[in-house]
Amino acid sequence: MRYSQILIPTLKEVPAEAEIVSHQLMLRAGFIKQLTAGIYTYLPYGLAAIRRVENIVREEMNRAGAQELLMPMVQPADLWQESGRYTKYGPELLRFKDRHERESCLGPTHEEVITDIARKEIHSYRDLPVNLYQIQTKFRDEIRPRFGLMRGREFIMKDAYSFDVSDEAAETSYRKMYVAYNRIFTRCGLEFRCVEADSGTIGGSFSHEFMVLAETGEDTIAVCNDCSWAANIEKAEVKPFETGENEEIRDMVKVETPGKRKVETVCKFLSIAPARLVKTLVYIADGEPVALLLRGDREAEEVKVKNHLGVADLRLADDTEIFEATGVPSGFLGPVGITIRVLADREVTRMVNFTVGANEKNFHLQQANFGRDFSVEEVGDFRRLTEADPCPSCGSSIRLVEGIEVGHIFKLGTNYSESMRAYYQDADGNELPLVMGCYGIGVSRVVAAAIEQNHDASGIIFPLPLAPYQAAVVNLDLKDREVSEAAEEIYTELTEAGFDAFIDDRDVRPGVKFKDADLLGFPYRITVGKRFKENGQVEIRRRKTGETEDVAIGEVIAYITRRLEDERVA
RNA sequence: CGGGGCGUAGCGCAGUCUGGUUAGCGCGCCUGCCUUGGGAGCAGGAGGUCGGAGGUUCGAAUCCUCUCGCCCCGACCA
Repeated sequence: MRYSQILIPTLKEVPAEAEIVSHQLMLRAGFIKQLTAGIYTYLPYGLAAIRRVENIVREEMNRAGAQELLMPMVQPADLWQESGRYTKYGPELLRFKDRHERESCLGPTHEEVITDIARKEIHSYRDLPVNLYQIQTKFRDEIRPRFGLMRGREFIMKDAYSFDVSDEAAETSYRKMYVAYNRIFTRCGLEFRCVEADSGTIGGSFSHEFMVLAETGEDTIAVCNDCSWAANIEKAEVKPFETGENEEIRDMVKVETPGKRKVETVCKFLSIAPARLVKTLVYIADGEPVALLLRGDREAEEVKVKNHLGVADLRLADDTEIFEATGVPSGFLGPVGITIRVLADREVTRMVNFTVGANEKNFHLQQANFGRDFSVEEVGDFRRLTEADPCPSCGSSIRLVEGIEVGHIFKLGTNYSESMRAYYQDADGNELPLVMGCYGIGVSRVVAAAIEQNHDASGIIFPLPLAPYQAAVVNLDLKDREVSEAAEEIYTELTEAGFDAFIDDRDVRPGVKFKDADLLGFPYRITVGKRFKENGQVEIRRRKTGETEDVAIGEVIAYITRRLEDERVA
């Protein structure tokens, strides 16, 4: 590709709207142009990077035995009504009517459409297993799009759907995708972790997320320092540990705590550690109030609570709602004599002589004890894991890191096949629901994540597999015939040797070319200038390290070939 | 949707509080000269209904009302 022929509108200055590095660099390097909130045009260079990811994804999906197809973006509402998601999905699903007043929507995902295909075309166990995938633009009317391609409303996604005869067979399909995903992200040259994940609204029994490690990640993941365990913090189990508390149980006493409502102020007032207090949080779960007992210094993990309750919506109650539900002003709630449904984090059940709200304004209870003073039916793991907690798998220490979710695989089971009646016949003639799995990769997000993870002050440092062009020839003097011919020759030879080569043939000053080359992140830069006239050598510079080497013009192809091979192995 | 911020040339901004000449600056863009191994210099030039509508005023980018859009913090997700 010639710079003179491709539209890459680079920017010297950082556009004001961009907050995170990948967004800034994508704008500066002319990858994308925003049309409206969360919706972007992919300009030629940005699209080229996206194609790189797509090709890797395609190759690995095909290798794993999946078949590519392409489903419609506009979908009839009936399908979504059948699966029950038309009402459940919420405002993220963009709905509209066509000219015939038919209810329609833009596909945020394609379980309904694929299940419709399956029920029409797959009838026998002989047809199974099947895994179908597509790479397509999705539309989700996000509450708040942000960070450029990281969370757009329109984005490119690879989604795959597997169909199997049984749970065990579905697990085999799942495992194949698990392997394929590991290969994909490894091939992309990304540092990532596969973690246990919450399956969220798509539903299903278990799932894994693939997280690119980057400080700007929107998710927190817990990683074991010794074993291979890793999980999304939302899902990460807090292992019950032996407290060894053998403190003598004492009588409960009621104490006055005028105006002391927050854990911190109550503890200070009573001179106790927050770990000796049990706080009572009130949530509104699908409209119903629920109390949660948690040690004073702990944080609730709402996803765990949500899953336990099996509700779609969970949020903290406000002061008014708390009073309406319990008759107690917030800050003085406690488990003793409470009237609403109560959940307790299992840590709480091991505590003795702790402090709780007295369910009476300006009073708390001290030396309260589980079993004697109150009891709770529902005990579970409801708190957020901390770095001080042990690995739930091996007991060793863990750490928390930020990650960008680039892939998510789910074992769906028969939710969709049953609600949409996608059945097959087994060898004995029984009608059985197809067992499904679904597997997503945020293709456009992968590019953003790659940049987030690979950049420096000068610009992007493309991992070799994702770079639109592996090497850029920089012609420093268009007017010098000797230099220009040499540059053109190298460019032609690289192209003929099968490389995706780039040549900066613009009539601009050297500094401009160097700055743009750095910004655009070509892995290798081959500079042809006056040094060539002096001694027939060109400079080859590696973007990642900045190391340079002078190479005779006849050696360039061999040199580049060797370097790219080395990197591929490394 | 709740909370905050911003809309002035392609990009980054000043001017708005305290109304008053032809609305500025840097970068980018066009022309010419010059220059050519890290975003050069000089000269000339194009480009604005100051987001939009209404109002107040002799006079509005500036004050008032309404409206549209974008960004940031929270609930959602590849």
